[in-house]
Amino acid sequence: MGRSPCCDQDKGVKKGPWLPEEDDKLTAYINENGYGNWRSLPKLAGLNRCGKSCRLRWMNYLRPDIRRGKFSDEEESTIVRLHALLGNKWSKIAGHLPGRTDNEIKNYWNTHMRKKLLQMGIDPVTHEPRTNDLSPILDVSQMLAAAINNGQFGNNNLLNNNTALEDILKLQLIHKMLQIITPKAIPNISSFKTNLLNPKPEPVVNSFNTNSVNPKPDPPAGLFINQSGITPEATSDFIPSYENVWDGFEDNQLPGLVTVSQESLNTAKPGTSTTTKVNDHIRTGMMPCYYGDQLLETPSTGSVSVSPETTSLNHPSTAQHSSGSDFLEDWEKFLDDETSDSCWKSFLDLTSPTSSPVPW
DNA sequence: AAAATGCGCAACCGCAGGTGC
DNA sequence: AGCACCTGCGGTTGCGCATTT
Repeated sequence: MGRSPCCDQDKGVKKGPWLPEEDDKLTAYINENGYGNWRSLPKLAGLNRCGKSCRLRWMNYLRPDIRRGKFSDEEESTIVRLHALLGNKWSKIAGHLPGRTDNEIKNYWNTHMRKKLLQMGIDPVTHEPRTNDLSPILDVSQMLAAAINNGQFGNNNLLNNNTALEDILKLQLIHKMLQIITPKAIPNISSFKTNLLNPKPEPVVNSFNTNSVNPKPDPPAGLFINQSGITPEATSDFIPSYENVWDGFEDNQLPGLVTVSQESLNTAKPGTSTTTKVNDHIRTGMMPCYYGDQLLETPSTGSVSVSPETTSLNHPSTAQHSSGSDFLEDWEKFLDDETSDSCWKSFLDLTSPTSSPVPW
C-alpha cells in the first residue's frame, strides 16, 4: 500500500547542503529546459540528487524571483494577519508575499514572530490573549477591578483612610504580579471604566499595522487623582488617553508601584490633595499618577516596598529600586518577608468565596 | 580560551491530494 | 475502482555560526 518515498529508489543520492556546482547545474538545466518532471530532472541535469531535493532547492533558494533579506514591517503584519486567518498554511501565506517562500515564512514565524507574539502576551496559535488557564487568577483580578469600579474603596478621600490605601497598594502589587505572569490576561485597573467610554482597539490581528508588531501594551494601572482626593477609578472628567498614559514608558518596561510615605498618610487631609499636595504625598515609581489626563510623575523613581504589617511605604529618597527587573527582586523579598504569610492569608481571606465580598 | 548554549536557516521526511492509466 | 506516480505541504532535524558562561 502507498508508495515508496521518492528517494528510496535513488540509492546513493547525495543529501545535505548543496554545493555551488550543483546549484549551477540545476540552474543551467532549468533555465534551458524549464522544470516539470522533478523525478527525472536530476538524471537529465547530471545531478546525484533526488527530484524532491532538486525541487526544494529550486523553489526555496535558486528561483530568480526569490527575495531575500529581512522581512519588512509590512510583510510581518501581512504574515500575522494571514496566519490568523489561515493558520499554518505557509504556502498560501507565501502566495501573498511575492518573492517569499513558504519555507522562509515558516522559519521566520517559528524563530521570530512566535516569540514576538508570546512576549506581547498573544497566543501565536489562536491570536488571542494568553490565559494559560489561569482563570482563578483572572477571577481575583476581576474581583479587584469590580470592587474598585463599584467605589468600594471609599468616597474619594482615601488619603484619610490608611487601611483602604494600604489595601489598594497591596492589591496593586498583587495585580502587578499577575500582570507579569500573564500580561494580557490580566486587565489593567485603570482601564475598566475608561474602556467603556474611550474604547481602545485590541492590539491583535486587525490592528496589526506596520508599527504594531511590537505595539505598546496596555497602559499600566495607576491612581487617578482629582480635587477631592485619590480615586482608583478614572471618572469621565479624568480619562487619560491611551497614548498619554503610555508616554514616558519604555517598551516592555514593567510598571512599578506607588510609593507613599507613612508621614504623608498621617498628615493627609480630605479635600486638600491638589496637584502639589499629591506630589508631596504620593511619589510614583514607574506607576503613574494622573491629575486629570496629566501624568504627575515620570516613571523614573520610586520603589516597590509594601510591607503588609508595617505599611512602611518607602519615601523616594530612600528608594533603592526603580527598574522593572528590580521588581522581581522586590517581589522575591516580599515573598521572603516573614510578614508575608499573614499578608497572603489576609489576601486569601479577602478573596475567598466565604468572605465578605467587599472587605475593605 | 574553551566549552556550552542558543539561534537561524537550509534541507529532509512523511503524508496527503491530485492525476493518469 | 484501484493502483502507481507526482507534486506540494507542513513538521522536524541538523548544521554552522554567534553568544554566553
